[in-house]
Amino acid sequence: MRSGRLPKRERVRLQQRQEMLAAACDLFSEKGYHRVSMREIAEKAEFAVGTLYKFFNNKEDLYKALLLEQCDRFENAIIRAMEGSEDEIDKLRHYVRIKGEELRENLPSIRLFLAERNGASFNLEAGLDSAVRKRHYALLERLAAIFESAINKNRFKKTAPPFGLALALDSVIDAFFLLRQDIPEHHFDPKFPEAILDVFFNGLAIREPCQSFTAESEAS
Amino acid sequence: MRSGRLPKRERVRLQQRQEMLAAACDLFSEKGYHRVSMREIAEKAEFAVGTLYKFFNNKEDLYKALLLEQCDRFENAIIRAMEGSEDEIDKLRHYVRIKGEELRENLPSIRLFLAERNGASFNLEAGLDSAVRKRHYALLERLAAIFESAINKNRFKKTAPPFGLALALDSVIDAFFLLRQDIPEHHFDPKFPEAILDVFFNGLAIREPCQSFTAESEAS
Amino acid sequence: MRSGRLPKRERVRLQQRQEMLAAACDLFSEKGYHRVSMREIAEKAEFAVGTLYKFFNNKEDLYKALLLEQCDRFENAIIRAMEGSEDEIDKLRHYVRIKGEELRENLPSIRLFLAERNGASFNLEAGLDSAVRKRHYALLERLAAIFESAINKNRFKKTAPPFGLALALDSVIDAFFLLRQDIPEHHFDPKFPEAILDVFFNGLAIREPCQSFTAESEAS
Amino acid sequence: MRSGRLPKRERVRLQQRQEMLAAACDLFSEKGYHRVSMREIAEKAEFAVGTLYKFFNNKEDLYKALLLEQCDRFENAIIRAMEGSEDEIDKLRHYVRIKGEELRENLPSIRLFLAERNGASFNLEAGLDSAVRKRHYALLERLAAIFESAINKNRFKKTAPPFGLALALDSVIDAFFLLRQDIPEHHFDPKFPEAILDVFFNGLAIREPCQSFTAESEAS
DNA sequence: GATGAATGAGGTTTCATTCAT
DNA sequence: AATGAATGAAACCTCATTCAT
Repeated sequence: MRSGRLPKRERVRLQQRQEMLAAACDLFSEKGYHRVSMREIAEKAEFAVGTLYKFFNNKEDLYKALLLEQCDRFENAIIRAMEGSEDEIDKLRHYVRIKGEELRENLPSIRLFLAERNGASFNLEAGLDSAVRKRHYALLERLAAIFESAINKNRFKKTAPPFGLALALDSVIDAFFLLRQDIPEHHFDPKFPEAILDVFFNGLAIREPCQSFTAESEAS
Repeated sequence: MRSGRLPKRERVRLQQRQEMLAAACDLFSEKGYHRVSMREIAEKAEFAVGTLYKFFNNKEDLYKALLLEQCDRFENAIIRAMEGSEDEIDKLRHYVRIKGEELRENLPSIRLFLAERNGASFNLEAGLDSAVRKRHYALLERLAAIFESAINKNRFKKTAPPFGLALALDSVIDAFFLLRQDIPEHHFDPKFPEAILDVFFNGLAIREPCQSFTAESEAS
Repeated sequence: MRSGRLPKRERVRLQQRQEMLAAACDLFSEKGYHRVSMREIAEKAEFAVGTLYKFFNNKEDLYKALLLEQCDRFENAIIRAMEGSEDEIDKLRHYVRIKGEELRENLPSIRLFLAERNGASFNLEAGLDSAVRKRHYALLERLAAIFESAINKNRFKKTAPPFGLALALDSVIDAFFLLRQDIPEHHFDPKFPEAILDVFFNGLAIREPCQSFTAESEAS
Repeated sequence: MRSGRLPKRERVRLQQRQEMLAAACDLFSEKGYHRVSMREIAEKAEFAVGTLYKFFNNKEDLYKALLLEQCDRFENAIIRAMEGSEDEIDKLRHYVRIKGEELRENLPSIRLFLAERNGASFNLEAGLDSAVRKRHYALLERLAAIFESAINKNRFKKTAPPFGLALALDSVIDAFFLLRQDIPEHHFDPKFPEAILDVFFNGLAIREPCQSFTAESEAS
């Protein structure tokens, strides 16, 4: 089999599923769960309504599948980024950079699961939000572990609990990109997230403000 | 006129309006905009459906009015808190404390407009989100002005743009309270927001990590 | 209150309910439960679909209400007929006559609940059939009691169990009218049910075939 | 051609057809025409949906074929039973016995066409019910001919029209078995249909109640 | 002014049937 | 010949909104 290990039938089905999810993603991102009808999704994906229901049991299932997929893609990208180095400070810097890139490039769809995560969306009858939150929480613990490691190695002061530092760093980046489209141009500083990271590093640095961090991130 | 400056008719109407908004707030907070019907709101408020429509043109209007009112209350509380002192660092500390208190006490309803603000909720056909965001943006500028003032007075280093600092501080507090209900007990540090503020202060401090901040907030 | 003891509002509602049930009865009788849509019923009754749902929770509820009402009317007429006399043989004769009249006049709608009763209809998710059957069974027991009483008084021989006699008499009448529309004219004997009753009486009669019965029913 | 007179191809097709009908019969008996989907039938019969449509033009056709087949089997069994003797009274007794046996053993599927026959089921767009009724009518005429013959031979009195007697006898048996599952145990008399037959015979008997009938059927 | 019964557009979902493979 | 994925009409039901009382 030349193209992939799956039989052709399976590949076609996966492809179709992706087209459906893509159409749904566009529409949900634009108008929100409750303002999009299955008929709309079907039309945009160029399938019949019935075909949608062959792939997803109902509207909520479709939405859940979409969210989980976005969640996977997003978190995996970030986790890979953090694993690319052994140095804590590098890990954090990669985290910030990659998360920023992802948000820049996929803001509309990422907004969808940020909404679930913040418990601000009542799109789902129940349950998925908690799954998404658990995954968020797991990611924050990974991040916290990095802070903790840096503290244990005396690279950072033990000023605040590591989990709090992780939460702070993570939320700042989200907030920046969520707000960015409404920020007047002169406030949109492209190196913002990194600049905030420097504040963190400075606030946590054992001795001197680490000029190098700032320097490097300005150079990049 | 004995009681207040408004004629009795007006006072009664305002009172009724408040009852409607209160019922709506409870329901929307619990189930979300799209899962609440006008009939439900009318029943909970103990009015007829038609009466609701005497006060609000439609469901969306009612929701907007509710959001704006929550927004007012919330932001006014914070602004008052910041105006209570001339000292930048005190202002920031008050900001953090009051915002935390508000979130603690009114999380369900505040979630409603945080959702609008994050553009994550698509409850409204159009428009309100931008109004809410503008107000958020205005609040952030007030906060940024405080950072800027502190920088200009050489109390803070000019490590990051003031608006960025404002956004960071603001978003961390939101994130903490939104996540709090899902955080395992041992991660829930009641003085968290203040601890993060210290990291900020330390990161920004001109010379030495300002022990006093930490000390004071630990003492409190 | 001149017209009835109910307030006007209530009377109007009952009247509307009756119109809905009447429309539904016509349609269900003509096409069967699954071939009639709520929209059709609404149109025939000259109401909006939503209004139907104010009166009945769903299609099944509407159908159940209809069946139970038909069942009531039908059985009450029969029970009243039987109560009109103290003499067992008169009771049976009234039973046959009234049941025949009811069937002649309301065959289409009666067919509906005969179907439920025979367990031959799968219109209802569950349950009503058993309620209808219980009522049928109760009616048969009343009939059986009459046979038993006649047997005890030595008016009838104890040839067969009374309940069996009741079931036999009851089912013959149903069968005759259900089939009648398909029977060639020469087989349709207008005094059929009474003629069969005579066979019963003769079969059960203590001494002589009771000529009088036959005579009387032929005279009528 | 070794096995049977049909070419193998034909035999295979007939076999497949039977499997489809068997699956459909189980499902329709259990849930009713409108609650069974073609997909379900195909799955239970272990064929593809498309294959079903090679054998039957549509769902209704399939249902009709099923009904007619049940009808054939049922009526042929009864007709054969009646042909087993020259004596009218034996014929009637065989009729009652065989019909009872058939109903006992195949109640679920027989219910299906009893429903059509009573015009109580609206499963079919049109038409089949009349075919089934015609066949029922034909059977009743056979039965009536037996009564008539007995009357002509002066074995029975001419108390009621023969067709009426036939209808009565037939319907009583149906009613008994249809109701049987809901009858409390003490009312379920296993020799019921025969007991009723005795009432008939007694009612029709020229001279004396024919003790022998009762005796024989009790002995059996 | 307040009421709540009536409206009907529009949503989600099912399923008989077709047809390319 | 057999398959079963795709189709889309049509069903049930909800609910924002209106308006006669």
